[in-house]
Amino acid sequence: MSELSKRRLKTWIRLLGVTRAAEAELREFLRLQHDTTLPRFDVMAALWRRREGLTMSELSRMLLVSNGNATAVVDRLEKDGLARRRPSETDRRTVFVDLTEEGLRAFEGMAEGHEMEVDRLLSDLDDADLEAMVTLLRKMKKDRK
Amino acid sequence: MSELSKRRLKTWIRLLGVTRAAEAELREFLRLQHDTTLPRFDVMAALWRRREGLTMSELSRMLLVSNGNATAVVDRLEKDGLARRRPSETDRRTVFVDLTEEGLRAFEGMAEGHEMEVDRLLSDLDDADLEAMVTLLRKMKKDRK
DNA sequence: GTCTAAAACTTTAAGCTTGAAATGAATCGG
DNA sequence: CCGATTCATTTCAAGCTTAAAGTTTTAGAC
Repeated sequence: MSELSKRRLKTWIRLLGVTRAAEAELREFLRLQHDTTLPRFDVMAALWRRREGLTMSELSRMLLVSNGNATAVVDRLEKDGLARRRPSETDRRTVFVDLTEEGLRAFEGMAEGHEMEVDRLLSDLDDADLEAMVTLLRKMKKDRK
Repeated sequence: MSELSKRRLKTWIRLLGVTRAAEAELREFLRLQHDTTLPRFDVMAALWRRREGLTMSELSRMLLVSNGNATAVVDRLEKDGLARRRPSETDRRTVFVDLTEEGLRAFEGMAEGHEMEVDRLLSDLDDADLEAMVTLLRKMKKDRK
């Protein structure tokens, strides 16, 4: 194993640690301030961004979760009256999901606090740092398959 | 909401996306090549690094998971004969966990492949990139509480 | 010494997550 | 049209994860 490879491994472990710690803080914020969870927030954020509705497949692809997982989270949001399923008129396989009025209001009530939390978590990164970070992430993302 | 705050949010979302995608590839590697999971690998790696054994509390702190979670994963590893619990002689509350012979061999059989996978995932980052990344992560990590 | 608080774990209930299998629907080649 | 394949989704079993509550043990205050 090369020296470089070992350095990549250490960097990866550190990256994972920092993101997990940050996620834990966000999760705690959502639980204490809004009595909800990160997966629910993520789904609601996706539905908020695409107000016209998303298919289940689009949703799971956007969030990088399995299709069965998306089904489960949407089930619970629907049970709580925050999301809604609507069958497609043209393709009877597909289902559109969107937020209900209540879901929209609930998300709007959380979004600003969430952004403030993230702002706090990254508060030591200035514009130049953010640009550097994005550049590095873009390099990592490049398709390798 | 300031412009900078919005940029931090976008950067965070991207960071999360990239690490989740990388984690998914590692998970797939572990499943296909070694019929195991990321949490199990993480626990085994921690036990490998600290060969003399770890308490359950140390383990959950190292991995940033709840204590109940550590209990569950160690239960399964123990059932499979890969890890072992040993009560402390001086403090009857604490339990030491370590890898069995079989666990050591199993981990050694996976470690190189895992490092190669990570090397591949970060293959577009050279030494300078890695240093830049670590610097940024250190900034993020700084205590904010 | 005794009482109280803290610590180390485990247990529990609920929710999250995955991969695989199942269902039902659309598409495509012939 | 028909049969095979692909596609969108759900269901399922197993494992992961958390927060909270519970158990047992240790340590500290007095």
